Amino acid sequence: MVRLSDEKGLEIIAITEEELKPNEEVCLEGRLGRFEGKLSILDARRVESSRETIEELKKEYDLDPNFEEVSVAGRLVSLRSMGKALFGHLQDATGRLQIYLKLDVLGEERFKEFEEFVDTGDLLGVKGRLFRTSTGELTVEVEDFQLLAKSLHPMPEKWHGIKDVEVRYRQRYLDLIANETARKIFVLRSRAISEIRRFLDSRGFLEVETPTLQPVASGANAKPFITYHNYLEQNLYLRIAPELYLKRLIVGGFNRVYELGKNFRNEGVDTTHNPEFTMVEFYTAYWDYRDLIKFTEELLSHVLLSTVGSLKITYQGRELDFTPPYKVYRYFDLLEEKTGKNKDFFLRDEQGLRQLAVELGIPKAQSLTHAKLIDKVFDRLVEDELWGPCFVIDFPKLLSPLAKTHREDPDLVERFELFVAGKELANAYSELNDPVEQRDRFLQQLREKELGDEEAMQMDEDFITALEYGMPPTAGEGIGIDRLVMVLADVDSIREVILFPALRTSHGA
RNA sequence: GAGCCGGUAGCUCAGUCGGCAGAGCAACGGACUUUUAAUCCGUGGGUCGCGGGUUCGACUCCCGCCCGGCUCACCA
Repeated sequence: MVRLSDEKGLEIIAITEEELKPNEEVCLEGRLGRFEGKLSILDARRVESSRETIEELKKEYDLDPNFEEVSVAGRLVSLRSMGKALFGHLQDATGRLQIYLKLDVLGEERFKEFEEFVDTGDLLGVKGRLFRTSTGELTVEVEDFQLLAKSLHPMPEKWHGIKDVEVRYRQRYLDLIANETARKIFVLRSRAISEIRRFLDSRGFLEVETPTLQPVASGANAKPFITYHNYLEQNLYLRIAPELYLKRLIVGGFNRVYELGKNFRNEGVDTTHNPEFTMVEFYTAYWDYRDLIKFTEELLSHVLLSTVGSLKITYQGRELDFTPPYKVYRYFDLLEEKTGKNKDFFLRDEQGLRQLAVELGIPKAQSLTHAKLIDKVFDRLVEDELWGPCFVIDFPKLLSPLAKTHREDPDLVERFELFVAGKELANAYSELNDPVEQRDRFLQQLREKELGDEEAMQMDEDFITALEYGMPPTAGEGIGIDRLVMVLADVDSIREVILFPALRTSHGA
């Protein structure tokens, strides 16, 4: 252990390689320095960006030897020793800045301290004047430095970064240090979320928080996680959707509400599913689903323009054009186009439909409920081809227990789903606000559950009671944030847009 | 849960027919005061995912297990 201290009495303790033997206890506390100065590389770069143009700046630097004094801290990600001078790069999430250490600027003692105690991977603070190297790179000529934290592990390879997805997900910090694309994706995600909030806020929506632990897991078709509350002595469920609570708030007079947060579904994990995922759900009194189509186009336009800066993007090599209006297809028109069979076939000829499902090779077609059969056939024949963006509207009532009956057709509900790149990105409807009909729909769901549909929706009596007090005509929508970010970031796995995706705990190996 | 593919140095990857475990980067020592994937000289570094089996001999072949990826099933 080596101890250094500067004139202010701040203390740095560096540990040499030999001391980092496995199983040896290493005290980190004493090695944390306090660094006075601007802590973001952006702060240093601001010196440059305050000029009008780069050309202007270059000219100024060429003419004026009095460069600006800056203080910067960051992770030392590269180091090139020239004997009596050293070059390196400091990095943080915002970028990189070159540093230059000269023996005759730092003095022999400090220069040797740097050579001896500072390694790539360490967190370092430096002070000095900005200048341009002969190749034109903006660089800090270091007059003083401070070791702020030691990395006890070597950094990933500088050229290839970290490719092993298992390491990238389990130790995301390494991914963020080594891979700029990963940093960009999560900055993009953050911006997209904040722009969604900004848009909804600007339209008069109230952001609310409703229970994540719910006595009844309803509002969607999914298997919940179950937990037990010791004091209440009862099971609670992690929410599969906030929907029924948000509608209670509409009953309460909050006419525009939204909630942005996690839902939890106890189901498979794959490239488009994570057991906890982020949704934004919003509800507006006195709107119907047609209002939401226009609103969705406006919302997405805002998000696209304020994040990626264009309504036209490339996703997995194909163009996606979000310029409104999006195409609108009726649910049964799409099915009829594929099968030649009309709505009555799907809704009234269960045997014929089952036969069709068997012919299509849909698993367990013999035992699926009528509602599931329709859903599966649609998924198989239509969904993957909906590159979009496009709206599919007017779903069968059987599949939509919380949506209002269609004003022109009692077999249907006023509902749409937004499809992008073959994936469902949003789901919306005119909300069912008739408590009597809502009770019937829940009872229908319970019958579906008895017929073997594990994901049929649970009855929520308290919600029906709320409806009995009167909920204004309302439209509501949910948008899957993770999938939206996948599209914006042009990645094909949901794990690329979730900082810490669900992985099995590693043990044994 | 099923099928296919993968796991070798800190990182990225080779490893032929079963015959001494390899490279680049990183690390360590040395040279070098404008380098930037610095360069040059030198050195060290391995539970070949884990456990069995076959064999004179296994990173390599066989069996089981762990972890991951893709496809499928379930789902948004």
